[in-house]
Amino acid sequence: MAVDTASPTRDQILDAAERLFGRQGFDPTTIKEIGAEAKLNPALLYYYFGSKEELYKAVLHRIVSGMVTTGGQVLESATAPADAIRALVGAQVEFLLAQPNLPRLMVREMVDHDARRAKDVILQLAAGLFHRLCRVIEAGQHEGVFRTDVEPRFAAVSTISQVAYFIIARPAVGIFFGSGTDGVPDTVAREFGRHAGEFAVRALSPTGTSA
Amino acid sequence: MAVDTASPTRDQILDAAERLFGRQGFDPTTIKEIGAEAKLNPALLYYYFGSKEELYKAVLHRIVSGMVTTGGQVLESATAPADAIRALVGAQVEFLLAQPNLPRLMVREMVDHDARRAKDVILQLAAGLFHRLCRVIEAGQHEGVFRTDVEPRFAAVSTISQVAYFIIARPAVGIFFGSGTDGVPDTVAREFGRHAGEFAVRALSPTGTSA
DNA sequence: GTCTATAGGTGGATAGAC
DNA sequence: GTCTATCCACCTATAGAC
Repeated sequence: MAVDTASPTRDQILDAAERLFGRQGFDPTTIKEIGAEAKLNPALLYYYFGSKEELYKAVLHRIVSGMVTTGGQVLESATAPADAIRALVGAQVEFLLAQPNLPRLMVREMVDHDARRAKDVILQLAAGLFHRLCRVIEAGQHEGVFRTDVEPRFAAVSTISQVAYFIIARPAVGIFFGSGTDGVPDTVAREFGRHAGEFAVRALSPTGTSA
Repeated sequence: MAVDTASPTRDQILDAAERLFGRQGFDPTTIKEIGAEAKLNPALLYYYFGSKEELYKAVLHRIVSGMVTTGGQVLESATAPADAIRALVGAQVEFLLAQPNLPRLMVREMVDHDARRAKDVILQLAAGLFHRLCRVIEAGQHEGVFRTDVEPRFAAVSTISQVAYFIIARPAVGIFFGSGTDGVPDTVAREFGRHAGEFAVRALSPTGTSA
């Protein structure tokens, strides 16, 4: 009923759907709208994806996979634990700025726990990014460069939370920084990314040590 | 067209709507559903609120006001800046655990920037909580108990982000902590709250000083 | 593979009796 | 203030021609 093989038309639909789902969410986005955005006949959607729901899942899957693999690579390529943390947080900013739809899609998926459409996507994130970061923090603790009285998993959440929240709460942050409801410019987001990396590293560094 | 005066019936509708909007979001929640949840005739909703949209705004307004005033009180009652931060983060956890609908409602409001229904609610949050916390951090910097090479507004976001994200991303965090998609138990959330307060204070403390 | 036409269902909102 | 009945718009999905 649905067509899995790659095709230009299929990608066109996927791209249009990602934009609209990202901007508006699942319900307010209509099949007709997606067709118009993709400059294709709306009925094609059913030929390729079977249903609106399946299309949505396909969008989520494509976008989250990218984030998890990118994050993993960044963490593994750094040498010192502190550098790995700085690099991950920096990459987080770049990735979320480049993919403005991802945070909205992900957050909706987490928040709407009743109407959750893709549990495995959340699983991927949890298993992929959190666990990898956690291992980096534990490594730092064993090497003696991070303090040992911090729960590594808690520290991992604290680390990731900063940029994630900054992007999610962009309208509130924008007002707070005097840029209006549209959020701060990208340069400020990048600056915040550098701050967030340092913030986490300092919180993890043993008292009496500079990072 | 809409009735502003308080009445038991009005509150019944508001309570039912808060539960359903919080759980499911705006679109998936139907007027008939709210009527059933409130054990009232769905048409009454129009008598009291005029439209589904107005009802939603009333729900948002009621719930956010509580958070901002509570947070403000906590910040002002503490003496030392470090204690104020710990207290605020602790209060954040308690408030969000007690009001499980609030984070979902707030986050949706921030994320759906097209269909945003209550800009003033976001403004309240930004002006009310962020600014107050920011002033506390600046005070600590002037007193010499916090390092001065940190942008106070960035630090404020980093501080608030931890618990906020922990609660928002509860399903992912739950899997990460081995509790399943339903999220971690409240005791773990409180533990995280204590961690988050310390994490922020440590990141802000000058190198070579214990918190 | 693509398009037209339309079925089938549901949701927000109102009119008007009580 | 509360309830019944109903209208109208719109959306997903399918059947079937090309």
